[in-house]
Amino acid sequence: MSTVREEKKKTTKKAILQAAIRLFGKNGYKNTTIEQLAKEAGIGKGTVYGYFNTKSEILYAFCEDEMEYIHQQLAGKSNQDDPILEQVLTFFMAEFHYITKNPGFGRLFMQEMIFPKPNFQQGQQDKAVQNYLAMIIPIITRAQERGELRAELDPLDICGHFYALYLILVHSCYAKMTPYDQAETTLRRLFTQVIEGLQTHQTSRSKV
Amino acid sequence: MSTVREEKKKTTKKAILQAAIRLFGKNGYKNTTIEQLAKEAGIGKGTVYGYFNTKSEILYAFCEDEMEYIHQQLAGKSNQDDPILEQVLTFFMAEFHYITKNPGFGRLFMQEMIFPKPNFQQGQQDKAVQNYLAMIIPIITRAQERGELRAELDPLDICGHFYALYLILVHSCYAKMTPYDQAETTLRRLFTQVIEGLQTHQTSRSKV
DNA sequence: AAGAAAAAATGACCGCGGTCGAAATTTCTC
DNA sequence: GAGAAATTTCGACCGCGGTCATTTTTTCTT
Repeated sequence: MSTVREEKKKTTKKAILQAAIRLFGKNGYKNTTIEQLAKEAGIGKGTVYGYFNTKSEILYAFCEDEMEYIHQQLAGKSNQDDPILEQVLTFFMAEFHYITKNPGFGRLFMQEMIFPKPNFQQGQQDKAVQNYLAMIIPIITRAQERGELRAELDPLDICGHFYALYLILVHSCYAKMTPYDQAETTLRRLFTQVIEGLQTHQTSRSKV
Repeated sequence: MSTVREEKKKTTKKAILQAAIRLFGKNGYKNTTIEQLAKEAGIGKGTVYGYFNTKSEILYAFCEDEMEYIHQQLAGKSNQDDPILEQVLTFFMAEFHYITKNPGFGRLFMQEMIFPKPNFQQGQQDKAVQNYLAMIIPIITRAQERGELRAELDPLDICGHFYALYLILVHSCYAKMTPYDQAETTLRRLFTQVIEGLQTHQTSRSKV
């Protein structure tokens, strides 16, 4: 039983996230204080910490919601039988555009996402990863069935390869080594390379 | 002229870094305050900010020194004509072990390194990257000359592929998806895959 | 329904990263 | 070498993230 308490908890958590969406969106992450957040959510400052352990955890939850939205938007669009290259490119470029739209924001998100604090909400983290994989793994296995990708490889590994290159792209943009308008070109080149392989071999190359 | 002032500046900067080495090393990054650092360096708190813009910038400079040391140690050891796989594996695993020795530490370093603040000391950042590339690029070009890697690819791209996978490894360890004792196995597998390529093809594979 | 126990909310408080204007030091000018 | 100008040092101060003892609310017990 004791459903009253649980209801309230859910409501409060939602209220905090709603406040985050409004305030982070309007003033940015840095310029929003926990106290403002609490006020906007109609609770006391200390109460916030009953729902999130750190400020960045709130950001994380916030971004996760946004991400899910991005993914949902994308779900319909991609053509299931496009070459694997085009499909993963579309997927990661959508994310790239979102992440880099507000750079300071994206930076913090990536920092928390890629190198999370050890005591991070285990559930949260996993949920995000699951969401991710649910989108990308089917694309990969389908390509394997089609004979486009090596069937003996673990789809998770393949996913890792693409994700790794996506990370490098974001990194090199943040480090100003790649201008934003060349992001897609660069990612396409790297994806092509990983698909074809780095080693020399005799099979005919598609081009160049 | 005005050499007195410049001398002093250099001395002070060194003093701060020395203090950082001692205090970060002994008490960790989080438990060391700027005030302690300043006291240890024999200067006032505010003065520190004449040399570094943020605390994490000090960490970065500190780690850079450590990194250089690691790389120097490594420089002699690797056999120039080992297969490319073995050479890059040795290189990145050395770094991996250093980074993960003190997890909280390594996390912050990676966060700053991979997703730097936009106003970051441009010189510092570049210097670190240069250092990096100076180590790894020769290994790659040699492998290209030997005919082990495709010569038409930009060595920087190839470097990016390996680095990307290294990043993913660190990530998946921090996210507790890969146990530390399987790190090397995992990295070897991923490196092998990127070298061979993800696509299906007819050339004989080395194994499996 | 009353009182005990458990859980959650609260805001005063703390510690530290970073700022700033005043003071000290160095350099420049004549 | 005296005084002006420029640069550097400094620590009191500010703001915010996060903690904690206390109070309030909810649930359990009989």
